[in-house]
Amino acid sequence: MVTLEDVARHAGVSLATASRVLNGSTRQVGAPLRAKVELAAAELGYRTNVAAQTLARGASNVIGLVVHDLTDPYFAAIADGAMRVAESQGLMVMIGTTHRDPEREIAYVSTLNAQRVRAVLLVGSRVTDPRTTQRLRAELDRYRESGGRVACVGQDLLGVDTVVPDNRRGAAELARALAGLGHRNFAILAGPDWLIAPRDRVEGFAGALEELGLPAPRVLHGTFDREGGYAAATRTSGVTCVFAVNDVMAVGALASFRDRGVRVPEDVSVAGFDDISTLRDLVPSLSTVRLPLADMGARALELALGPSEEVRAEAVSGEVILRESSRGLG
Amino acid sequence: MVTLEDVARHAGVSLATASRVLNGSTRQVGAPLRAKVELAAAELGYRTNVAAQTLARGASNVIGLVVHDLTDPYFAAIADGAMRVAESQGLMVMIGTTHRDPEREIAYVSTLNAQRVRAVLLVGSRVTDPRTTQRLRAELDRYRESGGRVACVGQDLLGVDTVVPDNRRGAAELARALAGLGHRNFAILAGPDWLIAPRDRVEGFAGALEELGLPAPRVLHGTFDREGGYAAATRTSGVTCVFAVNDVMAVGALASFRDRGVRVPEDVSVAGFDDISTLRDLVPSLSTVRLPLADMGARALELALGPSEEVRAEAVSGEVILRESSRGLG
DNA sequence: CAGACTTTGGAAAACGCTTTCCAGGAGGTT
DNA sequence: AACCTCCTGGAAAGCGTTTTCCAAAGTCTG
Repeated sequence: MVTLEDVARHAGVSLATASRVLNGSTRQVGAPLRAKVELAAAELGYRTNVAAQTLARGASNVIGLVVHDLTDPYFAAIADGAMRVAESQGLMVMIGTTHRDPEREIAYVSTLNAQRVRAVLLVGSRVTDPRTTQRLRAELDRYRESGGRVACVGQDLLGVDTVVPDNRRGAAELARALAGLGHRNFAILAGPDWLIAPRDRVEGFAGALEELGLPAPRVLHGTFDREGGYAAATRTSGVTCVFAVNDVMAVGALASFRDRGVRVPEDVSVAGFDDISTLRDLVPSLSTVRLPLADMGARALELALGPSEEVRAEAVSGEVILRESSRGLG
Repeated sequence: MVTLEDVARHAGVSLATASRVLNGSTRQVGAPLRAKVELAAAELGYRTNVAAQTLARGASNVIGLVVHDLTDPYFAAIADGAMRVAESQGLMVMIGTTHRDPEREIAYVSTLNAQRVRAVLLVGSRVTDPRTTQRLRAELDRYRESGGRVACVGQDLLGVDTVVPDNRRGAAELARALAGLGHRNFAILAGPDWLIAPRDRVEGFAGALEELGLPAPRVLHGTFDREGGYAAATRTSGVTCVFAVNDVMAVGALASFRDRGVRVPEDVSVAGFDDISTLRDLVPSLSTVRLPLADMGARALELALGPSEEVRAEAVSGEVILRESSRGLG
């Protein structure tokens, strides 16, 4: 293993000079020595030892990204946005997937703290249990006390910079749009009730219906994935419009209806949330609420990396998009 | 920032003892001292400095994963498989996305080398240009000389352990299955010709047709994504069956046909490759060749982490799955 | 109960880099 | 010509761990 000292010796200069040449320093090094060092490094095949560098500098060039599930296109899109920012700043990304287990999220923060990453990004809905949130917060505080920066994509519950999708309002606007089509009897394919994002979407949707003086929707809980949507959709008889709290569940619902010979949108309208791009070619195409996922990820990292004078929460609103899966009545 | 020395002092023991208690050592520490150290660490909120640990140990607990594009479900699935293995071994994952730029792939290997990651996984098709491959190989060799382990999911061209999807055979079997349905006139929606995977799929498919004594397929090149499939599909008139070299392109083709009023499968049959799970609910459902993506990622990491006596190439075969998007003629 | 091991704890030398001082020389100013 | 400054290069002190020796104290065995 070639060390900086080897390079220095090979070039006939001091360790300090070699360091200054090879790893960006504010100090100038004369052209002749600089050339010698570069040549020596190339000849020996020198590669910086980042661990040593991190130790000496007291700061790393890595950021941590914690997501629920990388195979869920929602998270993949957000992660992609964040990674583009990271890359543009020359930062590497360390990633952890929790598979929706809050304990793992806490554990990852601890691990990333040990790694002394520059910043950590927590992507995904917070949970309703205040004790879990409290413990996560404590872990984050500890990390921040030692200089770590944190941002979150989700709900503003951690006392850190947060990009907050306006789930309530997006769902409410979707409800109004669907009601505008003439629908009166709704079912909501809700996610688990211990996750805040699906809960907010349910409340936003139901709240808007109430404001409009419409009957309360039937709320059917299920897992936050395709299977959950599939299962919940079997219990929607008598309803003209089904709102799945995310696109992936909506896909499950569509499959369920298809399997049972229920036509969409003739027999029932369906809408989702998120506007996952991989799903844009579904037939019938899915009405949904579009969230600028990649931007959200990018923005969150910018917040984490930016100045830290005050904690910011930036709301991002969704845009209702009606497509073929929903249609007017009569 | 609390250091191990702080903990040792607080507990009234030596640095060595504190280290042995807190970071798995082979050495035993007596129960009373062990308890004191653990208490002190908890009280002070000690968190290991992994950079220092890596430096002292000369080995890190991180692996590097290089993929083309995380938002492509193909790579997300493979990455997920690899990450599960990593997690089960207590390893963190550092991830880099190349967006199909071979230069970036080389650059990432260099960076991951600097990070002294335990192993790097290169996921994705190799390129046809031998010079690029040669340079990547050189970079990998340098990394391996300093103890790094490498595995690849793709083609066995790098002199490292490789999980090789049998693209040729999978495509050939698909061709035979489709021909068995009575099709005679085929078009292939091919990817860019500088990527080996799509090229192999084209050759496998075309080769099988030739063996069967059927007319040569029309080969239409396009980008390796949905848009490429969409565009290429506009030039398939006169053909009864279209093979897109991956599912994502097939989705584009489906959309293209739909937009032009061409019915699938009545007017034309369509098949893809990979069997992306997010796409299983497409209508019409897509005939394809299933690859065990998560397993491939997991297996590759196991190879990289396992003993290194000899370089292994493990072929994984695809399974032809005919669904609604393809049907027999007449 | 002596000698031979086996445990257990601590001192101190790495690990590979950054960065603070220092020193010497070049260039400017009175 | 004497005095300052500015620049460049090097010596050496960290950064926070791990781990190799040593030494002291048990624990066995015959």
